[in-house]
Amino acid sequence: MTVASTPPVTGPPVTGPPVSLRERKKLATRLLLRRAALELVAERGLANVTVEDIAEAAEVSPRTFFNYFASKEAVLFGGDSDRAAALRAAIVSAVPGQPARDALRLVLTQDSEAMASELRSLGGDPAEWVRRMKVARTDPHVRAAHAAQMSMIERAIAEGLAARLGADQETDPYPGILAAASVSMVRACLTFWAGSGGAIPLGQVIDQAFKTLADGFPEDSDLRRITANVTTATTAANRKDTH
Amino acid sequence: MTVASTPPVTGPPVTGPPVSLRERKKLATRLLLRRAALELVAERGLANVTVEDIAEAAEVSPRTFFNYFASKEAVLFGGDSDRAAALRAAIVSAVPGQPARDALRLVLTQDSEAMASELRSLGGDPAEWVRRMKVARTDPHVRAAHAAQMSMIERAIAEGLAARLGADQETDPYPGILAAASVSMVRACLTFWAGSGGAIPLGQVIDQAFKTLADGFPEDSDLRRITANVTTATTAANRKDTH
DNA sequence: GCTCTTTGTTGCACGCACTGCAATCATGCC
DNA sequence: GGCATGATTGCAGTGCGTGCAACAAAGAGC
Repeated sequence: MTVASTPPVTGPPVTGPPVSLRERKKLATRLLLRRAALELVAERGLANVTVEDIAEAAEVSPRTFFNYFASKEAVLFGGDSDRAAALRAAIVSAVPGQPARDALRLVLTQDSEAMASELRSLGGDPAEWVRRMKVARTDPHVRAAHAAQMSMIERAIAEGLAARLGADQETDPYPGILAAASVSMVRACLTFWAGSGGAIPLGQVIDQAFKTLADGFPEDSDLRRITANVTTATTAANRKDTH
Repeated sequence: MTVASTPPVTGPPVTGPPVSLRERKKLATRLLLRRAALELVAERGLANVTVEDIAEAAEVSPRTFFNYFASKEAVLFGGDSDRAAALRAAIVSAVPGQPARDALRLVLTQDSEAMASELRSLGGDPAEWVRRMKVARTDPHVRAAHAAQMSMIERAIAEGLAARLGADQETDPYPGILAAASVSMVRACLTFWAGSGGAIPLGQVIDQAFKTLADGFPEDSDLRRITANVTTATTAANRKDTH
């Protein structure tokens, strides 16, 4: 018998799209719900979109919506339940020996790329999606929901930092404060990135933001020229491609 | 006739507590609702407290609750509707000539003291309130609600920073990112402060946090020894009794 | 092809948050 | 006391979110 013919004993292969019809259908409806939600919220604002609207647009029952997302807001953001735990672990073990602040920079920059590619996986015109993101970001309701969502991530990151530093969060405010500042910065970068129409790669914005953080937020930070640099230096950046 | 006998034409005097019975009653129920809410949430967690519970504890109808607070969460935090606008204005005009980052430090440190004294105005044993705050902060639901609340403040601060710097938020991410990091730090400081039992003055924690920010978050920041400094210096602080 | 099990979908009923409206009640002013 | 103002309340209604049980579709075994 060939190796290829032996079926895996531990379920479907770890990589690649799920082959089962069941799984594919689930992914499809998940995607449909997301697209419908972003579309509608960009049109009317979160307050004027009901779960029933979203479900109807995706051609499922309202009850099914809640089988996929825990809340009306959750459909707008990456609802990965274990992303927090993954980030926590990554922070503990990333680039040992380096300062926690720099490890955080690396981990969050990489994570942001995963986020962006996940957004791309929604399919359709990327520019169109960024436009919708931009509209959605101006909605205060959406902003608040996003901040609330990120507070979960923040907690996990604070734990990761404390573990890495061997610190006790009860007596050492450093992990909690650094986590709060960092996560919030990432959120602000997302907003800016969406507002810029996705012109600058998200990872680049976040990396620059962390550099500015490490420099103590000087007013003449390179971060402030990031738009100008991109518009004038896009081709140059493509040529040298520092990473 | 004396000057004192002439009634003001523009309503009650700007300073001092409202004298009208109506106003006093309103303030009283507002306080009652707050106390009841904090008490109950500290006991059972936000998810296990209904608006009806809070209203009943404060001896008003549930409907009246919403005449005072816009949401179940709003009762837990300082619901100042115009605090955002005040902060925005303060940031624009504070310590002209200084870097925006330092102006922010000053404004937010001062604002935190106002917050703390407002908390003190709830009456009763301060230590008891801090204990309740601490319990409340461990509730993820409460944390999320607070983050959402702060996102409004964040927006106002970003606007203030942009105005001060003459920057355009569409092309310059600096104001938005600095605002996000700063507001989130303040939130984390509040959490830490509550968790510490109010041992360290809130303003001091926030000021140290901003110093750490300006230094680029070094791992050997003084911020990390803030608890040790206080525990050894508590008696000294009590002796001089700065207030 | 056919059952049988597993898993996803849906409808139903319920609790709770929140809002607009109109009636009622207390306060302030004369 | 009598009137104007404004706060309190009940009521009806919308929408979010959840547990439960019936139903339908997919996979496994034959």
